[in-house]
Amino acid sequence: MDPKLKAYFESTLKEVSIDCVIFGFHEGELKVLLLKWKGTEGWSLPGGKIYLEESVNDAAVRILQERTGLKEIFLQQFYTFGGNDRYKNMDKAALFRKLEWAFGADFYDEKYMKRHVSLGYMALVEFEQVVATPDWYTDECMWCEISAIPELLFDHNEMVEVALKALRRQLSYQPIGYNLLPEKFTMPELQRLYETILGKQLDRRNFQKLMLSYDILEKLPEKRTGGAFKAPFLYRFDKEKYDRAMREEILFAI
Amino acid sequence: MDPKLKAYFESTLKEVSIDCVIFGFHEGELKVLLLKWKGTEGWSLPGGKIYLEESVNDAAVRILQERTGLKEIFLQQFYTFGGNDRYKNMDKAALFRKLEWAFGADFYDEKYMKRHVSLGYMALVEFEQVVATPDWYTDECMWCEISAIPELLFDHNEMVEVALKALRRQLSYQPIGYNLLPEKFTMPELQRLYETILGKQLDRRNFQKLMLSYDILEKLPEKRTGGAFKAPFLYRFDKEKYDRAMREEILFAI
DNA sequence: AGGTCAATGCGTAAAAACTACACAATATTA
DNA sequence: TAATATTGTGTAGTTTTTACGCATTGACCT
Repeated sequence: MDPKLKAYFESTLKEVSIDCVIFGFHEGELKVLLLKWKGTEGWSLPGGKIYLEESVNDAAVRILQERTGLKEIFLQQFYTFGGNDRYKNMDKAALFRKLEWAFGADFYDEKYMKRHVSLGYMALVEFEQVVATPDWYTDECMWCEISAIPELLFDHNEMVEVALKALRRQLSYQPIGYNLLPEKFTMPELQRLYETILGKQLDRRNFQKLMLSYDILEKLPEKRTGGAFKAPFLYRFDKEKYDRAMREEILFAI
Repeated sequence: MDPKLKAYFESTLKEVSIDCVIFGFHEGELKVLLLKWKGTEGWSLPGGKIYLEESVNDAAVRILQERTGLKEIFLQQFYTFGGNDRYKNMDKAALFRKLEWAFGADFYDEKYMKRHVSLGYMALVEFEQVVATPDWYTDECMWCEISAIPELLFDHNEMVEVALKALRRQLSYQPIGYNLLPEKFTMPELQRLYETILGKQLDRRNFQKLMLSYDILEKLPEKRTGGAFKAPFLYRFDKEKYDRAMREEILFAI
C-alpha cells in the first residue's frame, strides 16, 4: 500500500466516512457528480475520511472542495447510513477485490466491510463553476442525470434517493437555487429548477407570483437575449433576504 | 476497568455512538428522559454504542429498549454530531475525571475526547408505559420538562434543542401522536400535545376540524368520564391511515 | 422589412383553505 | 337544581391557492 495513503488513513477516523451527493443543474436537468474507480467499471459518489482534528462538517467542506474546487456553498447532512445490509445486493468478493486493488490487502479487511458508518452530505453547486477532480481511487468524473444513474458501488444508489427526497422536502420550507443557479437567471430557469427537483410541472404564472411574493428576488433591468422568441428578464437573489428566508424557514407552499 | 464493560467496548464501534432524545408527554407537558451519572451530579441523555454486527438503527432500537423497556415505537435519526467543539463549554479536566471514574483510566483517553461522532436519535414514547432503567454508568432516571432541562454533560443540551426543532418541523408534514399518546385519547389531549411541541396556542375548533379532515382518527362512542365538566369523546388513530399519512407526508398546515 | 411564432409578462375570477368567533350541549360540583 | 367550565358544532369573513385569458415581445423566416 502507498505510504502516503496509509498515513492518511491512520490520521483519520476508521469507522466513519463521508459520502457526498453533489447536485448540479445544467441544461434543464438535475445532475449528480459521480466518480469511476480506477481499473474498474464501478461508479460511486465522491467521499472521504475525517481527520482526527477536524469536525465532520469541516471534513465534508474539505472533501467537497477537493472534488469540485468550490467553497462556501450549500452543504448539509441529510442522513447517516449504517445498515448491516449496505452491501447486500453486491458481489462482496468482487467488491473486496476492487478495494484490495485500491487500498492494498494489508488495510481493508472484512471487519470494515461489516460495519462502516457513512455520513451522507448533500451539496448544491453551480454547474459551470465546478472543476471536477478525481481522487486517489478514481480516475474519471461524470455528471450524471438524476434519472439515468447507473448501478453504483456500495449503497450509493440508495443514498442518492434519500438525498433527493430530503431535497424535495426542504423545498417546502426553504428557498433553493442560490448555489444551484448562476448569479443572474430568468424566471423560467428558476421554475425549471423547481420542476426538476419536484418532478412535476408547475404553472408558469402562479410560480412567478409565488416567487416574487417571498421577496427574495431582485429584478434586473437586463434581459436574457440570444434565445429564440421573447427575451425574459433577468433576476438575482437578494442574498440578505434569501438568507433570512433560509433561517426563518418561511413556508414555501409548492 | 470492569472486564464485562471492557468486552462490551471492544465488541462495539469505538469512534461512533448513539444518543437518544426520548420525548414523553405527561400532564400536558413534553418531557425528556435523562440519566444521572454515578458518583456525580452530571445528567446526560441515554446513549450507547453499536455492536459490530448490528446496524446503527438496530443499535438505537436496542438502546431504547434497554432504557425504556419499549419496542416498536417511533424512533428516528435527527442529526449526527461531530463538531470539534463538542466539549467547548465544559471543564474538560473535570469531565475526564468523571469518565475515568466510570470507564477506568485505561480506556478513555484524550484521543476519544478529540473526535467522537454521535448519532442523534429521537424517540416518541407513551409516558405511562415506560419503565425507565439506568445503565452501567448511571444510577438515576428522570423525566424532565422540556423548558426546565438543567445543564447536561457533553453537548447534550444542544442535542435536545436540535431534536425539538426537527420534531417541530416534522409536525408540518407528518402526523404525530401515535406513540406519544395512549391508545384512546380525547381531542383536547391531542391538541395539548400539538400545542406543547409547537410552543403555541391553537384554536380548539379549528384544530378539531383540521385533525378530522386528515381522516386518520376514529371517533369512539365512549367518553372520558371522571373529569370535571362536560365529558369529551374518545378517539383512536386508524393505524393504517395514520401510516399512510406518514409515508405520503401529507402536508399538515399548522 | 414585416408577418409569424412561441414564449414571456401581467391580470382576474373561481375554488379552497384558513381564521375568528357565536352559541348550544353537558357532566360535574355546590 | 342551578352554576360552571368545558366540549360539540356551525358560519361568516378573509386569505391563499388554483386555473386560465390575453396582450406583448424578440428572433426567425420569407
